[in-house]
Amino acid sequence: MKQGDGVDGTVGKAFDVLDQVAVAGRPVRFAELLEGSAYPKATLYRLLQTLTRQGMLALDPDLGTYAPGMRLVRLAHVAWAQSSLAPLARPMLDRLAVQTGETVHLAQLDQGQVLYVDKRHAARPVEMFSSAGKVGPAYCTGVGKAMLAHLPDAALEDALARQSFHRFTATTLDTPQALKAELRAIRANGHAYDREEHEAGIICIAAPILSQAGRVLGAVSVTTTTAHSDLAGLDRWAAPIKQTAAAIATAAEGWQFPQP
Amino acid sequence: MKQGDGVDGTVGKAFDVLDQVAVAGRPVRFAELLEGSAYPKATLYRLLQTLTRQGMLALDPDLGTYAPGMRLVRLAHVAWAQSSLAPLARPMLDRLAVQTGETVHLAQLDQGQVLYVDKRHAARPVEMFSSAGKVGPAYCTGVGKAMLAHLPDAALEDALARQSFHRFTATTLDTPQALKAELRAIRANGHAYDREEHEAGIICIAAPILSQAGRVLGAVSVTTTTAHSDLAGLDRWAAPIKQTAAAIATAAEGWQFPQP
DNA sequence: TTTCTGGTTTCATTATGTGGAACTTTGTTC
DNA sequence: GAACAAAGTTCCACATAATGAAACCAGAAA
Repeated sequence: MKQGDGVDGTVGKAFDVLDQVAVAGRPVRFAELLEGSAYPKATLYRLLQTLTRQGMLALDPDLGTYAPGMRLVRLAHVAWAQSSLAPLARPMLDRLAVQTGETVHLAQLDQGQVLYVDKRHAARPVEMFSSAGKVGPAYCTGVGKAMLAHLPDAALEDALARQSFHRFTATTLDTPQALKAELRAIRANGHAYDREEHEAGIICIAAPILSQAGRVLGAVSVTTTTAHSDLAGLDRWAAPIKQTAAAIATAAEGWQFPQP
Repeated sequence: MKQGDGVDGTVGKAFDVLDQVAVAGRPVRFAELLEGSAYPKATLYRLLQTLTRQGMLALDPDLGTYAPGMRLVRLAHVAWAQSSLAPLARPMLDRLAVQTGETVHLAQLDQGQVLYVDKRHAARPVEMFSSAGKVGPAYCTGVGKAMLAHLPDAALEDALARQSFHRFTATTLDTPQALKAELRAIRANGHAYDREEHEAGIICIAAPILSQAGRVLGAVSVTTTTAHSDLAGLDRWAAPIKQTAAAIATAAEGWQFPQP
């Protein structure tokens, strides 16, 4: 297992198990979880029972499989609505989506990964994986690289340490060295490209959302397919996307959660 | 407190606290939580610390306020994607939204409340967590009543016991008796109305999604404003909405999660 | 300074969770 | 349909991890 092993007592273990179920990507049986688990049979059993009773897991009574439960959806709604980026970025994303006519993403950096927190669909629906709550690699996506490029050194090293580089396509930058060179370039001209680095046929341009003080708050991207455009074509969105990012940054900056 | 008091040990307590933060509806300070909490100072403190370290809560370092954390959004994404209703209902909702040109909702019954799991709006195509994950009362919404109407007796009584009836508007049915009479009518003609019972100016028509065996899987609704239409006007969607519900039921019925 | 209020740490006590092993149920094989 | 295997559930002596009263600390207000 990668993290959190044994720390934070019983509660930590419970979340470990929850993650394990989520990470499976499909409903899983007890036995299957057991052989991926750090915990002994009885312990795992009791944890699953508790999580299920609490609504954090859903147990399919027929198949005996566990999946993340709907209570998480309730809680996530509140998390999203109270976060300091996604809710107030909505109008700006709307505008950018209309302006570009392409798919637009808003993402944050979370645990060294890209966490997509909002998206707008193009009129012309692009077939790809994405929506709020989805996570992706940081080192080979436009939003990911845009954010990494503006991280302080220590934070960058920490983020890099969490990556396990995988060569998704021929253009994937799969070494820290190659990535760091790219990050310098991104930092220099203020926006990042995804040159089919994560998925063949999918390209994008992305800009970081930076606070006044230079802290990375998130990133915005405009995505398209190679069938429909190319990198040079995406360049015409460089200015609008930066403007959008700036507008979101401004809105996020002095923002306070509205009182009732 | 309403539920889960003291059960399920430490993990249960942790989730209690998580709920308490979520239910506040805004970022809250330690002291504020303390005086709504069943737990003593030190215990609550440690629980908050653990939840924060785990990413389930986010602590604003400046204000010292807690809010639900982004890890929940990740998990909820998986929960949603693996649920047996929302993901496969998407194309049907799309169609209904286009057909009606109105706002369309998909909901489930969860803990006696209405849990919205998807939504379409004619103008604004896809907005994920802004509406998915939202909860509402069952006794005064179209989807809620549609589902309650088709619950087995025991389940209905259980659901009713969880309601605390509040008179939102002049038309709200705020007694079990009035509600039960309405449920009989709904059962008879297969669809439910919301006659501005939850919010003034908002009306809707809803149909339950029933499995072959008659089990309540969820509900679909078409919503509009009194400024724009009236109940009679909504009636023209009765047939399409029932057809949609049936289509979703069929899709959900023999559905298995796709293997990798 | 003193007095608050809000937040953090300590530590002896005990409740809580642990996990090996035994047991039961379910489903497969001959 | 008996015999076997695999998956799932319960037990219980034991150890760890959670408890919470009280003490402590920091900053704001008087």
